[in-house]
Parts: sequence; structure tokens; C-alpha cells
Amino acid sequence: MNFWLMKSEPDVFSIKNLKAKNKSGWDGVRNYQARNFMRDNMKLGDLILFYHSSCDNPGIAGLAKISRTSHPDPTQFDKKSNYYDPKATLDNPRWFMVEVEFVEEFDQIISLQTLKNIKELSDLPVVKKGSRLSINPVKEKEYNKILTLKY
DNA sequence: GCCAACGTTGGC
DNA sequence: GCCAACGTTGGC
Repeated sequence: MNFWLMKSEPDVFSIKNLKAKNKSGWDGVRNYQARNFMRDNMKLGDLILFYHSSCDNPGIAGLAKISRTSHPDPTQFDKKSNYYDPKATLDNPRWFMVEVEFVEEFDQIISLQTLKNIKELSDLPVVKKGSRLSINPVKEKEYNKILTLKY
């Protein structure tokens, strides 16, 4: 069992959107490091901290879990998609995604500022300046610490 | 809107 | 393989 933090802009896809759909493909990731985590390291049932980024109140908004492991991201083949990649082919896909399932929406977002104030979370990439990677592994200790911050 | 901190691209 | 230019992310 692994633990992850996945960022999403709530204007594009929020924890409420996931709650409404129950399950959703995590498409549109176009960064090799993040892709590799999805393709090589994510296992069925892994737990995800759902992080809201680029918004008024950035922070962890809830929990999800992996409900389907790596498969090609169909948006790379779709010319009408913002995520279209002309270098990707059906025979040799470049981008992969997982499917995530809703677990929980927190009553209140655990804000980035709150996370920054916890000494045990100082290694979390998201609290560091200039951290842009949208998918990050989280240690079990960190995950458990974060759950204690729920209201 | 600003800007620091990256990641990617492409000429050489 | 180097590196300048460019594009993107994301907090503020």
C-alpha cells in the first residue's frame, strides 16, 4: 500500500466533482515524472490526498483511492483536446493515467499554511517553495499525521 | 498580475 | 551534450 498526493485545480476538477462522479480517470498529466509514478508505482487501493492548487484556499480537500491502474490516457489521441500530443500513437502511447475513486471530502480544507506549520511534514514537496510536480509520493507517517489535522 | 522555480525545446 | 530561450506551475 502506497500513499500519494495529487494536485488538481478545483476550477477544473475538484473533490466535489469526484464525489459527484464517484470515479474518474486522472487524465491530462503531461509531465514525465508524474506519469512514471502513475505508470510504474501506483497500485490498486493506494490512497490519495486530493490537493486543490491554484485557488483561493490551496490545501488538501479530501481522500481518494486508485480504482484502476495505469492505462493510456485517451486525450493524447484526441485532436480536439487540450492534451493532444501529435507524437503519441496508439501503438506507442506516451501518456498514461490511472482511475481514482472518491473516498471522502473533508468538512474543511487542510490548508497549505496548516501543513507548513507542522514540523513532521517539512519533507512534503507541497510545502516547499517552487514545488510544481502534480503527483508526489507521501510517507505513511506523513499521511497519518495529515489525517489527525482533520476537523 | 507578478514572479520564482522549475521542465522542455531546439540550435549548435 | 550544452545551454539559452521559452513555457508552465502555483503561491502570493
